[in-house]
Amino acid sequence: MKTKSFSNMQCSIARTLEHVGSWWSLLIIRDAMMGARRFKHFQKSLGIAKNTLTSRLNELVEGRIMVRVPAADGSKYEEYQLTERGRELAPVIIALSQWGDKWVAHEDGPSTIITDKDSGERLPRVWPRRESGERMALSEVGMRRNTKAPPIDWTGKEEKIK
Amino acid sequence: MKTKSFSNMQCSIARTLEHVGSWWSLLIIRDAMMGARRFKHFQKSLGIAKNTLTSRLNELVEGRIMVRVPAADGSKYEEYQLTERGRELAPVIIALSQWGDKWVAHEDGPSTIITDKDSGERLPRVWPRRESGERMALSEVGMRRNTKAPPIDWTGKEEKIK
DNA sequence: CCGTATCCATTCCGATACTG
DNA sequence: CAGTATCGGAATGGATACGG
Repeated sequence: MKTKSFSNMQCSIARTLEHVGSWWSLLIIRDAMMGARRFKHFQKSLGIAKNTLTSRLNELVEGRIMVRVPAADGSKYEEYQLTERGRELAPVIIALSQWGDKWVAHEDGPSTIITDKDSGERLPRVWPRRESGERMALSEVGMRRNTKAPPIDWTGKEEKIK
Repeated sequence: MKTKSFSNMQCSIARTLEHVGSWWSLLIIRDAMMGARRFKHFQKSLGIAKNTLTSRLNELVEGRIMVRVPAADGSKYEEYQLTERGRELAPVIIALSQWGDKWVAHEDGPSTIITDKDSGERLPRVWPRRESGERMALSEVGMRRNTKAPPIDWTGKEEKIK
């Protein structure tokens, strides 16, 4: 059987995963955010097989998350660069990283630290907030179907599924 | 060859993906955040094969992202509930959802809307912010290796790509 | 240096049938 | 209803060899 495609699902999460749902995709994007641009950078940094890297890069280019641009140093090869679309995945990357820092940290600490570039300080956690910037409790966050269902308590105390 | 395991990588993103990197995992968690608790809820909502669902749920329980608890209604079966560890994946879920809303929206609009439970209003985007709550530009965010490399410009030095 | 092209192993997933 | 068992197909990823 063919693996189900998420692209025709209405859910935005599924539709996003259609683009970055493969294991390597987000790690490639992370490396690109850290400044990697060349095939070799990704390959060495990630320890990924070349053909796999080729496939993932092609997918990301096709999904317009990255673009191929002429090499800045005049090399005859091209480089890979994040588009705005790709750069806006930063909240996803940061959230994944911070969750890992807290819940499944490596004994030697994290390899990558996300910072305020000016101060060099570690960023506070990416977290749901109000327009005012005030941090919310998760119990104050609701999800509802686009139809008309009432917001659902996602602290998990209730049960209200159709 | 065996697929490379991310669990011994130092990178927090890779370590997180070790837990939620499968295609279905995050969608199961999303459903749980919307209140799904029973096997059948997940199955019907996602259209996932039963054996696949069993595998994913077992993985999530093993990773302590969910727990099995006695059914609230006295059913002889158990229910699945997010742990705090699992609930704290909310920023990841929200970030994925909001990226999809903006960049790969379905023509009929999103199926799920994330709200302030009190006001019912849609939440602003999850985004890197300062301690003060002030929203940052992505160009102000840096990433550095735990060693001491200087922060890297992750807007990309060249012109912005569209 | 940047890929392609094979080939193969493993993982993931779906359909179906079956159990309690 | 909540799984388990089995099967096959598809996707992913690694190793190697090769070519521009």
